[in-house]
Amino acid sequence: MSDVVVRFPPSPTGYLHIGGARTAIFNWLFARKHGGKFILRIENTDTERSTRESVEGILDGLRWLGLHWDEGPYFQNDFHKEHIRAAQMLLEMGLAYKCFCSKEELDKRRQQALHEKRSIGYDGRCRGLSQDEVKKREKKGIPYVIRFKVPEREGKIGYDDKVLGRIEKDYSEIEDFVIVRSNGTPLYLLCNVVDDIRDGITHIIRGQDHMANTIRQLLLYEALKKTPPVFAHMPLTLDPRKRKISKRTHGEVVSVQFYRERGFLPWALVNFLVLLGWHTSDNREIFSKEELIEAFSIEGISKANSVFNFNPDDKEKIKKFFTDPKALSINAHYLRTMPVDELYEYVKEDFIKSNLWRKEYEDEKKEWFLSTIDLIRSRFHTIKDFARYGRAYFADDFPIDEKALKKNILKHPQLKALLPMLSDVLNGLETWNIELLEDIVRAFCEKEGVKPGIVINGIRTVITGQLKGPGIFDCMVAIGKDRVIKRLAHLAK
RNA sequence: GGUCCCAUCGUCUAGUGGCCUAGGACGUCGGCCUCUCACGCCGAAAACAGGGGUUCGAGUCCCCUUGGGACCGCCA
Repeated sequence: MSDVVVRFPPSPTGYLHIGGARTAIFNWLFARKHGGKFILRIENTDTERSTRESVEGILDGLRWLGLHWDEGPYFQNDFHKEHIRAAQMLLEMGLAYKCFCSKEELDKRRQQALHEKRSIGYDGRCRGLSQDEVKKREKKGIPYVIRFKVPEREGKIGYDDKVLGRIEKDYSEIEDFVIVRSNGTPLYLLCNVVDDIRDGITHIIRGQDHMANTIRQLLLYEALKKTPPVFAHMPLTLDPRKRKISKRTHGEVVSVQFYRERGFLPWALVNFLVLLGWHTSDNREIFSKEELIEAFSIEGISKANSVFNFNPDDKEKIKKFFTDPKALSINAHYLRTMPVDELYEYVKEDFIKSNLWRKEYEDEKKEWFLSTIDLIRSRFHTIKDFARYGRAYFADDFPIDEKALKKNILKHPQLKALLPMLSDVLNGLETWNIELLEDIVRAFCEKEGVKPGIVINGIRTVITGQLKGPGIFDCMVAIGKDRVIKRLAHLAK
């Protein structure tokens, strides 16, 4: 095993969303690529917003995507004492100080600064408080936070970002940030560093929205006398209006769960997501798990943010694209190319939910089931389509598409008599296979003087309810003699 | 307002000074196949944000402008 150790540290304040999943994917891939370790750590120091359900939701999402972690989940809360100790140490070493400014005061000052068009950072007024002054205020019971004392140095602090290159910032422009709340609980900036040190994290791959944190955390590493890990800041994923994607403003469309429920294959989602801001030099787009791990490299991560072109206006309207067309197309690709017996598991799961599942599909009718989903899958985009557009193959209560009815039946009134006639002809058949059916149907058309296309499309509409579908004789075989003749005979209604 | 990041077709992207007449994928449009649709195949429309440099030569390097984004919490 190499010495690569990475982590995915979600905060359990909601479901796993696309952005988080993407970060997890990149970290996971990096670990797998280098034979390293992928640690899952739940950052639940914000106890007010953290919930048990979201922890479960996140784990569930990661498992579904197939992103297996090697260690954890660890819970940040469990290391509370370590975090406190670190803060104490910084305080004792004079690298941090107590700040007695109240939240209200700070808010007011920020407002004022904004108003006066100044920088709105903390001005460091408690930094120079004398020992006596500090003691006096403590005695009075004034609450305080602990702030990190940014070194008073000339020049810049910086690091070499693996995707962005050299990043630097003037010491003078960094404000003294809070590391412990007035209620005594340490904050993310500190906890995160302490945990990363303890876990031996070697590479931190996270969103560009963390860049300001990185600068401050670098200071923390220095103060704690530890070598910082390598940083790589990934581009953000944006909504179609180019806003950062968030659970709060975008809702379920950006959750992993949403894609699961809408019939995505987990690997298709991973494959799509990894393409958002990453590429190989040969521009390949479809990867198996092994291929992706092999191909992955941080060098392929782009600097620019990318748009996840989901459909934000989809208000339950049935649209052709309920999410990014490319995501759908990748999903469709896997749907029609993956081994049928793998697909079987997904369809089964969905059919159980849709009440279409029958026990015999796993034993005596399994072969039929497999060949049927194989037959119809090439025009589907999601797992849901099997129950939606393929219902007629598995049940007798299926809807007839309005358009199909109009175009293929009503337009040709003679079908009303012809199809029941054909039904009788078919009823007399002893065998039931593609070649025979084709001969019979075509002969029937010739005899009745109708174009085969009219009859064939009529049959399709009647037996599948659909405007489109596989070759008709395949359909007839898949649906079976009994059901076909029954459906054709019933046209009278 | 301050700081930082970014900038090639509608979207994801290739491109690291000459191989660019800017390539691919998705989507769109047209065609082939055909009983329909899909698949597959063929084809079309579609981009280097603008301006200055540097250079024999710039999508590629530098500067400015513009545009977009992120961050500026006792959230993570």
